[in-house]
Amino acid sequence: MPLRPTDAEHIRHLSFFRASTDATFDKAIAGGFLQKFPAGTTLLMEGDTVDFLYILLEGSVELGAGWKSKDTTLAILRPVSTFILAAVVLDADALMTAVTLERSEILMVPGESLRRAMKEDAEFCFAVSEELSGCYRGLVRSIKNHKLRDSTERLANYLLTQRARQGGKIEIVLPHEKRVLASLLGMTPENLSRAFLKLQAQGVTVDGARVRLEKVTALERLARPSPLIDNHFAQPRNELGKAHTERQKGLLDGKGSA
Amino acid sequence: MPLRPTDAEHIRHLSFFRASTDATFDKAIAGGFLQKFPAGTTLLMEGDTVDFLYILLEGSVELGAGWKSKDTTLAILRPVSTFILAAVVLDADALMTAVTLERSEILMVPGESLRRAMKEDAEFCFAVSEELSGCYRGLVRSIKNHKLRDSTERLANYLLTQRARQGGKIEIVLPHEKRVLASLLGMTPENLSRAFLKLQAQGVTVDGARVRLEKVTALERLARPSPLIDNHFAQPRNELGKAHTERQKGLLDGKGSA
DNA sequence: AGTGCGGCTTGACTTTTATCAAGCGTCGGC
DNA sequence: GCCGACGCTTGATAAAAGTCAAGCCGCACT
Repeated sequence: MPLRPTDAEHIRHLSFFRASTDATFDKAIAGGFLQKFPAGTTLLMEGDTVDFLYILLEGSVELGAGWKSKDTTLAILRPVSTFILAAVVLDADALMTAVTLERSEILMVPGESLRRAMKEDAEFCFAVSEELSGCYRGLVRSIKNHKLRDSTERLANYLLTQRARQGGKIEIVLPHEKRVLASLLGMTPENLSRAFLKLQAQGVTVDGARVRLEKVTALERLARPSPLIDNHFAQPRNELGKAHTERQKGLLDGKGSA
Repeated sequence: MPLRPTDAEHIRHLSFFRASTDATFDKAIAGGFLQKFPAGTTLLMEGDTVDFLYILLEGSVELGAGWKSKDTTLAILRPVSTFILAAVVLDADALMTAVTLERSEILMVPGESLRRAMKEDAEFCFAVSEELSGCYRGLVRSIKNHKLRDSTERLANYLLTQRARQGGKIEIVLPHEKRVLASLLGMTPENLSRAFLKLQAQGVTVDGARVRLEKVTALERLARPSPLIDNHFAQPRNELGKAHTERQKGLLDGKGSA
């Protein structure tokens, strides 16, 4: 369905649109539309031509990739997040598959509209560049996480990140199925179970999706979270699940507000 | 030293400057200078404040990162490559350490000049966005390479990529020390040696830095190179259309940025 | 209530990767 | 020339991660 004025007004202040003028905004979303998808819908397969920029407004989306009968999860997005922005800017094929994990509401903006708006409005184009840069840095963090830490350390840091995101309480709730989490962390579901067992020594107890962190300092001693890898302070706002406003100057400690 | 007019004229047509007008170019490189560094110079450490965009004109640079006494190589750059572009756009701290591997010539452009030029010239800003997008996609490829393939498969694909880059001859020359290559491929030097042994069955023989690929089809059967992960066709600029085809970034040697 | 499916866990086992410890060869300095 | 450093290789061993198989539990559906 085409975009209703009330939806447009809502979107007007999200993501990089905040930096745009009204005229540029209209140009950028020209031809865009809102769509709802049920859980499990494949929005885009890797290798597909990319015609739209996607902006997740409700629900959640998994970005993944496969090779030789293996599959892995690269990121899990929550609102408000853009995705496949880089492919849109380059008018190139998708490198990732996008699948809804829940019923989701997604704004689809024609790539051509976005590119035209970028080329005509430097302010807006710069805002998109900032978004791209944030996504890029999210990926750098992800690679460091995978190349420098083993699976138990990745889990420990994931738990601490969730703790920070969920308000620092003693108990957190895993936002996804464990099999999805395992894939995101680059391990098998079996090994995720075993990694949770190992973290019992650091005061981690699991009950379904509820995880209690009884000895945070012990967990931190093992996890050694780093502002150069983890991003506890990010809004869940952009492509690869990491920071949008990269505000880490002077942040050395794992505690902070949302 | 300040930039001489002859240097500026040379740089004028490199990277995203190609898309700029003369006025924007002057603005973008205002305050920039050329500098030569010996091998092994640390240009920037992770966590440092980033004041300049770096553009590698000669030599080679390793981008790496460390955690808990471990270190890894994220990319190896060859001319002409920009690096730490994302940090410059966001005016944020570096997430990677940059070290020269050989004597190198590097153009250093004040971040503030670049950002100002981007904000004033949409065409130029879009070209920078394309560069950022290419870097982003290089990292996506890199993560897929690491999460989906084991170390022998990564080596096999690295060899095939080098073969394509070096003209498809039966013999290739490894462009870096094996210990650097091992770090780039996410393995220890010991395991790199053993991985080469395993590939003898696929016709791979090693003599120092010279590697012969006698049975390419057998090697390809094992490596299963994919255009969604590997980027064999990167370097030569496309003559027809899309001058901004993404070039090899981030992943195995090539262009990159932070 | 019963049934079946899917997600999760656990155990035994295999494969992959890292670690530790030699040993070899090359290169540059003395 | 000799020495020592360093990069690379090889072997033995240990740790990490994946695979296969079985079983449990909760949940939806009949």
